[in-house]
Order: sequence, then structure tokens, then C-alpha cells
Amino acid sequence: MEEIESDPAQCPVEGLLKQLSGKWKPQIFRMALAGPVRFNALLRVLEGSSKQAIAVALKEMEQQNLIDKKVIKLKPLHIEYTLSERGKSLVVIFRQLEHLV
Amino acid sequence: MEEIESDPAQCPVEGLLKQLSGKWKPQIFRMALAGPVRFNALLRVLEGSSKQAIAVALKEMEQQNLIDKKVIKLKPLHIEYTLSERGKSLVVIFRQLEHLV
DNA sequence: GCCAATGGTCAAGAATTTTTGACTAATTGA
DNA sequence: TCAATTAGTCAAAAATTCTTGACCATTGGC
Repeated sequence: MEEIESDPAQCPVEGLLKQLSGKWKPQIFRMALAGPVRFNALLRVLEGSSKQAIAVALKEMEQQNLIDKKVIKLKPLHIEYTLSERGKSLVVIFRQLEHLV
Repeated sequence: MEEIESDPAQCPVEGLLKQLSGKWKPQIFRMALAGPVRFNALLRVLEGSSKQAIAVALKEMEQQNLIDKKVIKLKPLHIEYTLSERGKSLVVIFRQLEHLV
């Protein structure tokens, strides 16, 4: 059915919550925190996940400017996803949340 | 099917994200920010919502200690939901997020 | 007593999200 | 050349979440 898309994020935090919602995004974000992540590596580590789910999550997180996609043209030629500047700026605040969750 | 409940929130922020996920919780949280909210009032204001959805959201948010449920025994005898202390402490951090979303 | 409002519960169906599995295409090692 | 690895896409099925609509109990006004 048609979604009327009534609220263009009248609340900024609500938008952010949605950007990090879903079954795998928080974990992907967290892994990216530790260093660059790769498609198949995520698939192996996130037990119970699927190619589809990982692909969609990565694509959306990239569009939302939470992570950056980089094609590494050397040696084994692969793709790396790293936390973007925006992603990193969120981490600072997440750390504060940890102390009072 | 059985859910194995594998990760008992290895990441505190992930738990919080889940507590505020769902179609109505963010909006209920936001409304509670402005003052006590009531069941039927939410139902009227949140267009497209349902008794069921509101009831479940309120119940879960109460269990998660985000809001407090209070039976007001006077005058028209009703129930009020207000932001709990924990709820209020989160607001401070959400305000910071607003500046860099 | 009757009717409306408050604050729910429950079962069923609709909608959304996620998983499964088949398939693709380029790169690399042997 | 063959096989494996990487990084995907797509359609369909399964699982989860949400809405609909019926129902219920208490309070309050008239």
C-alpha cells in the first residue's frame, strides 16, 4: 500500500534512530568502529545474517553518510567500508550514552 | 521459530536503539517530553496508530523504565504516563545529537 | 438506568522486514 | 584452465510488526 510519508522528520533524533534501526546496522556500525569492514567478512561474522541484508544495510548506511565505500585497487582488489566523518562524530555521543544506559 | 537470543546486548547503545525502535515509540517519547501523556490522547494525535500499538509501546517503554505510569485517582480518574528519570537523562544527550544530525 | 469516555485485551489479516537460495561477473592462485 | 574468493542481485518464502475490528470493565454525567 502507499505510504503517505507524513512526517519529514519533525524530530531530528527520530531520523537518526531510523537510520540505525534494523537487525544488522548497529552491529555493522560497531564493527566499522574497530576498523574497515568488508562484505564477506561481515557475512561470516554476523551469524544468521544474509547477503541481501548486509548489502542493503551497507547501501543505506552509505547513502545516509554513516560509512564510506572505498574500492581498494591493489593486491587482492576488494572493497572496504569505513566510518565516515559523520559516523565518527556520532560515536562521541554514543560513548556518553553508554554511561547511563 | 525459536529465537536463540544470542547477544545479551554486547553493545549498550544497541540495546537503547532497540528500546526506542518501532513505529510509535519515538513520537510517544517526544510527546512525553512536553508533559504527561494519556492513552486515548495519543491514539487521537498519532494518526494511523492503533490501540494495540499504543498499548504495547507504552507497556514496553514502562518496563524499560523510559516512562512512568501513574493512576490519577482524582476528578476524572485517568492514567498518566510521564518521562521517568532515566528518560529525562537521555534527553540531555539527544539534544546534543540534534546539533550534528 | 443509559450513554459516552477512559483504558485496555484479543484474534485475525495486512504490511513490512528478513532469510533462503539461485544466479552473475570480475579477480586471483595453482 | 579450473576453482575459489570477492561482491553483489533478484525473487520468493518465512518471520516479524502493525492495523483492524470486536469485545470488556470502570467511571461519570444526566
